Amino acid sequence: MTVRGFARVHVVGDDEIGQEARASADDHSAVRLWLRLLSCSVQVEQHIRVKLRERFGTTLPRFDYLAQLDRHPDGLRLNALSRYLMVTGGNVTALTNQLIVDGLIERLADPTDGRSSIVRFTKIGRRRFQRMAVEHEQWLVDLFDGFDAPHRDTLYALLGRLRVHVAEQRPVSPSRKERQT
Amino acid sequence: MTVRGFARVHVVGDDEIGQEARASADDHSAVRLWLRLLSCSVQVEQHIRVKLRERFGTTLPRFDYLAQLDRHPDGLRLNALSRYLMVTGGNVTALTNQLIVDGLIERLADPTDGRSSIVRFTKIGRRRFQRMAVEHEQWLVDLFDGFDAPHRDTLYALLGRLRVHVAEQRPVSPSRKERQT
DNA sequence: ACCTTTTGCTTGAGGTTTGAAGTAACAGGT
DNA sequence: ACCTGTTACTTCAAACCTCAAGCAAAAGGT
Repeated sequence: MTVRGFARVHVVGDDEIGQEARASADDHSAVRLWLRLLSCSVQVEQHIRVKLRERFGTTLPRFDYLAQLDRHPDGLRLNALSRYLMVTGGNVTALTNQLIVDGLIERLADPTDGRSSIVRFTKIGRRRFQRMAVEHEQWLVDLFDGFDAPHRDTLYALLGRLRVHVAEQRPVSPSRKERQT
Repeated sequence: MTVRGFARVHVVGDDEIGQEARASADDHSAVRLWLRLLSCSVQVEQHIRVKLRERFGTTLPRFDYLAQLDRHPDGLRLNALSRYLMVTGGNVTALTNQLIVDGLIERLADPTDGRSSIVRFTKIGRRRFQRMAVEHEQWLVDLFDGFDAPHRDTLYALLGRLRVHVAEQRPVSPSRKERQT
């Protein structure tokens, strides 16, 4: 038995469903909303992470990286990947190097910009990813199956609004502050 | 200027609001829902992370850890923390050691169980956390401010349903598989 | 008492991620 | 051409996190 007790992430135990795992009654609504959002996100993430490891021996960040590449057959600049994946540039650099070692992607010089390089699938990479993507989608379909469709549509719409709203409320970062003066 | 271009996480650029950052039109609904959920979660996370660093020089995992302790004044076992924080035990061990070094928490032997230790605030830790918590809540209030209340309530309710639904759909882990035979 | 299984925790290797500092190329304006 | 500022990327340290393997205490069964 390879997995037991403490080693495994305890998502939500059978005896705990129905009670909030991270919030108690005296929190205020903004905090509670955030904790619930996080809880959902982490649970789905862990669900998918386990499946990716068990089925394909890969990780979520790598899958996400490849998913972006799949949407852009002509390749992407690292900068664009950084935006899409919502991670820092250093992280993209690291992931890129590893995926190249794995033989799934390749780098090309960007003819229009000496600083940039463009990254795209190798033939093997694309084939391998597409096999994963089919199953990946099915996992999500299964995961949300039974969460009824009208609810799902409403949730989708509301998350869309929230996404935009939060994006507009970005923290005043140093660079932004300086530009405003 | 300490923060520039590639070093900063590009959450969603001004020119991109309104288009889906991670999904394109041909994805199916389950995948799109997941990506939107993730996008919201990551954005809020980064917002809070930046604030915690700028204002208090601390990190989100540490804050979350302390927040759990704050809800349980009698202290918590590491096991319980692992469940609440939705992270592995090894991670809790590491965070615990660091927070002890920082002087914010302390360990006690659990008199009822020789394997366990109980962790709780030091006086300094509690004071320090509570100062942070007040601001932290305000950040979230500000972040969600203008996202109108009925929407927020609906979203909160739907996320609650989703949380329960997903928790019930846990992946069949090895240990579970074996128990079922 | 003995054995087996489970539980609570630690450790260590390896992957992920950030934030900060640095290099080089581009894009103005002068 | 030069200067200034910005952008694209890399590097590195430090933090985070998972997974697997272990150890010791607890719980149950015989």
